[in-house]
Amino acid sequence: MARAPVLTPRGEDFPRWYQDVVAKAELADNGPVRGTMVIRPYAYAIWERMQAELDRRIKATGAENAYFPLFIPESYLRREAEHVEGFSPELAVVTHGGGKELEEPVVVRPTSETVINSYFSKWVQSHRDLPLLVNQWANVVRWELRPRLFLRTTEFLWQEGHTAHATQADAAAYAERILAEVYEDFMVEVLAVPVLTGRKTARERFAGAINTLTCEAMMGDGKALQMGTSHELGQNFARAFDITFSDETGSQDHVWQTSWGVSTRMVGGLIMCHGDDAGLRLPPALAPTQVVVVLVRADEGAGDAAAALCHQLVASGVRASLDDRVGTSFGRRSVEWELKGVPVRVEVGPRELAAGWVTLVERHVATKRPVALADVGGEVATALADAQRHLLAEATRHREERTVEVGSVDEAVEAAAGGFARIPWAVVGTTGEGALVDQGVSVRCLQRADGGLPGASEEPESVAVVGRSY
RNA sequence: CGGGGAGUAGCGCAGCGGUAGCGCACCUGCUUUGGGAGCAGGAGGUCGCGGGUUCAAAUCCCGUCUCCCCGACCA
Repeated sequence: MARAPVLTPRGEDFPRWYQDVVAKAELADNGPVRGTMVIRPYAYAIWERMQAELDRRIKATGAENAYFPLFIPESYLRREAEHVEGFSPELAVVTHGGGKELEEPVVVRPTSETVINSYFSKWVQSHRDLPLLVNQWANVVRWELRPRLFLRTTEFLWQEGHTAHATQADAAAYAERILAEVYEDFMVEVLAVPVLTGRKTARERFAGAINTLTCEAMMGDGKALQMGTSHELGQNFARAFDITFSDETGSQDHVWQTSWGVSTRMVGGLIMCHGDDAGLRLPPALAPTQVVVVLVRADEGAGDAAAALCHQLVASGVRASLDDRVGTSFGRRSVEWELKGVPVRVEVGPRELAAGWVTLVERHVATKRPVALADVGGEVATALADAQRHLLAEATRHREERTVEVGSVDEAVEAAAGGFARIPWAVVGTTGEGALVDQGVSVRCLQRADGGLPGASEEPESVAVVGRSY
């Protein structure tokens, strides 16, 4: 029986569709203060999976986790000129505490370079203390004028890494390593989101950095989303916070630094990259629940069979759960699991069980087929692997179809209406970049012609990837 | 901050001087259960807030607050 669609069709109104998915899949609610967000259990489970996968990769690069305070003296922000200029419009400032006006206001961290580096200056004395590699999982606050759940909220959760190195080359190599081995690897292999890696132009660079590297993804509507950034800070903060060390010869030098982060914005990116008219589609490598065993009706021992099947899947290492809410209609439950993007459903009912089989439903291609009970384990593993590959391939094809090579700024603006434009940076330049921005389009990153990272910022022979962005 | 809308039940909306309504969701019961179940019964609202006009205001007037959408910054 035909019903009204569960969601606003994606092609009809993309932003509305996004809001519908967030609400119907029970991902998040708006908080009571404008721009804040309540992350509901299902989305938080997704975030925890992201954290687990990223944390492992971060630690593999040698960084250790630590925690620094939420409150930062306002004076710290002012020590680095570009940094304070970049962040002051979006700071939340606390002027009162304990019922009294504070002598010096404190800011709620918008990022932690300043506090962390004030401690680095105490901790670093010798080249033997380097490299110093620290990461923290935290919330940060940037007062936003136009919030959107997950994509741009006043408070968000993220991971921020901060490192100090003896040489510029070492810092640069580490920033690139984080980009490639942590961020790009995670996004491609786990999120199944293809990303372009490149350098930001001076205009798009992080406030206080000498270089910003980025992972840029294309969403379902052709717009770009910055999924993560890794910065080379040079010696800017080292000078501002007096972080010096004695090298092998005994002479003093300032350290060379990096910082890098990814946030809950990735949840929004995941929705907009893989979602369809039935809701979210989660890649199995990420999904908190990879398989849900749906009991159709409890008659004739089907309940026991479904529970046993679920246990068997869990025992084989699959993140499986059982849906035995037979008091709720089968159709409603099907819709719910589709909204939530669970990659595979196994439907178990007395009718088919009598014949020794169950029904396997694959979310990524919306197909269902009978599978013999004895083959479920193998078929599920195959389906999960297929889903992971399929989502990445589909997103990659989508991006390629919507990327065009152009030769002028005007053509780039036109092409950016539907996706990405690639254009020689030499044709754009800083004046062309300004013209793009005036028309709502920006240079997402600079790449070498083969897609590799340019050796330096704004290398004249590099290619600019241009698009509209979130 | 500029332009445009909207505040009425948990959500989405109608009502626009005369008893507070509809759909979905919710609760109870029965029948159901293979793609958002059906029937019956039920609960839920100082109509954003403050003032004014009127015999009478959700409705008209003034003020105020909030939210949403579109433009300048950002993970």
